[in-house]
Amino acid sequence: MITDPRVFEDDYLPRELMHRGQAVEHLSRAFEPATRGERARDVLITGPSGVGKTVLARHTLDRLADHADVDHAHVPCLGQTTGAVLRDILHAHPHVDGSEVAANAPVDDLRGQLRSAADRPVVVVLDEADGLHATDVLAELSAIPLVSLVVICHDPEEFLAGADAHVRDHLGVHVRLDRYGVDELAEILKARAIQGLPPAAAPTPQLRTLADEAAGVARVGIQALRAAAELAAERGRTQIADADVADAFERARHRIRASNLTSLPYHHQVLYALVHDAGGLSAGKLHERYDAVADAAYADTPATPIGKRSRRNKLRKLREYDLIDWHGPPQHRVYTVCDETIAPLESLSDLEL
DNA sequence: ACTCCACAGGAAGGATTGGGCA
DNA sequence: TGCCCAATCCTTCCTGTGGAGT
Repeated sequence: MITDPRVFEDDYLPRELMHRGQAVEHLSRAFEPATRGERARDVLITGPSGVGKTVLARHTLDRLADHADVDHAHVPCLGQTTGAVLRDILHAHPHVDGSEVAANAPVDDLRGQLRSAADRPVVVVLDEADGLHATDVLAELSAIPLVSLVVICHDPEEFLAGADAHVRDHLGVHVRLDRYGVDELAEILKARAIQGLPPAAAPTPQLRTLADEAAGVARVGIQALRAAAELAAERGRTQIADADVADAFERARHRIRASNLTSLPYHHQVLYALVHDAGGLSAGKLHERYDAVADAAYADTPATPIGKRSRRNKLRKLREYDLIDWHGPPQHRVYTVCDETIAPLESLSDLEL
C-alpha cells in the first residue's frame, strides 16, 4: 500500500513545515546576520520528543542555504564528548577533508581546524544537547568567530541551569515547541498520506484517531500511520480501517524500540538480555547473573566483560533509549524492560540466563 | 534516633587505541 | 619501527541517599 516509503522515515524533510510558521520566522530572523556574512545569533530550541525540533532546524537551514553562503552541520550529541562533537562538525563541513580529522587529535587542534575552515558563517545544530553542558564543547564553539549554535534539547530550565554563563548569555533566541493539537497533527498526517499512500487509502476519521492517540507527537503519529497502512495491506484492505489504527501504535513503538536496541553496542545487549529474560531484576541479582553468564556471553566476541560501575552507565543508556526502566528507591531498585516483545540478540537468548 | 547496608553516580586515574613524527 | 601524545573507555575510590533494623 505504501507508494513512497521515504515519506515515513524519521529524517524525511517535507517541503512545507505545517503549523510551525512562527517558529520558522523566529529562526530565520536569528540566522539573518549570516546572509550578510556575519555570525548568526545562537538559538535554543526546546520541547518534548517528536514535536519537530530537529525538522524545524533542518528545514530553516535548508531555506537559508538556498539564498546565502552559509555552511551548516548537524550533530547528534547524546553521550558525546567535546572531541567527538568537534570531529563530527569537521566531518560535516564542506571545506574539510574528513580523512584529515584524526580520531585522537587534541581538542585544541580540532578547534583550530574548525576556526580556519570557518571562513564564512557556519551554523552548528547540536541535537539532543541535554547533558552536553557537562563537557565544555559549547564554550569551545562559542569562542569561534563565525560559528553560531542551534542547541536542541528537551528541558530549557535544566539545560540553562547547567550551562556556562558565557553560553547562557549567547543563547538569546529561545524557540519553544509544544505538542501539536489534534487538528494540526491530523493535517500533517493527511499531507504525508497524500505523498506516501494511494489516493483515499487514509480516510479522515482514521487520520483523526491516529492524531488523537499520538497525543500531539508527530513522530509517533507518522510511524503509526505507516504501521496502519502496512496492517491494512496485510489484511487485504485498500483503505485503513479502525482495526488497523487500533493495532498501529503497538507496531510503531515496537519498531522504534527495536531500532534503538540494534544501534547499541554489545555490553548493552548483554544487560538488556538479562533484564528481559528475568522479567524484573534487582540490582544485586542483575550483577550476580551478569557475572554468572559473562564467560559464555563474551566467549565469541572481541569484547570483555565490564565492571559494575560501567554496567550502571550502560543501564542508564538503555533507559535513555526507552528500552528498560526502573522503579523504587536505589537500594530496592527493580529493572524491567519497557516492551517484552523486543527480543534480545539471538546469540544471547541461547545462553542459560 | 542511630547505625548499617545497598546502591547510584561523580571524580580521578589507568589501560588501550590510534595518529603523528623522527 | 618505535616513541610520544591525546582521546576514550573502563575501573577504583569515594560520597550521598534512603530503607531496614535495633
